Amino acid sequence: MRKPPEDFISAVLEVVGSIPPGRVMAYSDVAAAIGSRAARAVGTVMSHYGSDQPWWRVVRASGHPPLDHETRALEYYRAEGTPLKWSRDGVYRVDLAVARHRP
DNA sequence: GAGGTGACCCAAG
DNA sequence: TCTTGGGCCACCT
Repeated sequence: MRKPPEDFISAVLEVVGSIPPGRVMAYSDVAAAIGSRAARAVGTVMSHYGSDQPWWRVVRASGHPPLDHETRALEYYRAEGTPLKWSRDGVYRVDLAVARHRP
């Protein structure tokens, strides 16, 4: 049998590219999709190789977007019609209850 | 081969 | 609802 994932990095990019527009997945979900629990490794790898993938479709389990990129991700969410939940302080969060993509 | 780092997760106060 | 502490896994030096 051929090895399922070519590389951890390729597997992550594969899952991220599999997320349809208007939907999002948590780092933990991406790690679980490739048979691993390394949610942190997903974020670390994405920070270096996610530049070629829709990284904004990957958020934390709390619904917060990646740090230092929440403003950039907001533009994509509004363009794709991703459901968001706004707080009183102007802080927004992705509505995982609706936007969470399940494999 | 071993240690440190990180776009994280979960539980408790 | 928000904050703090500890733990897990993969990559880099």
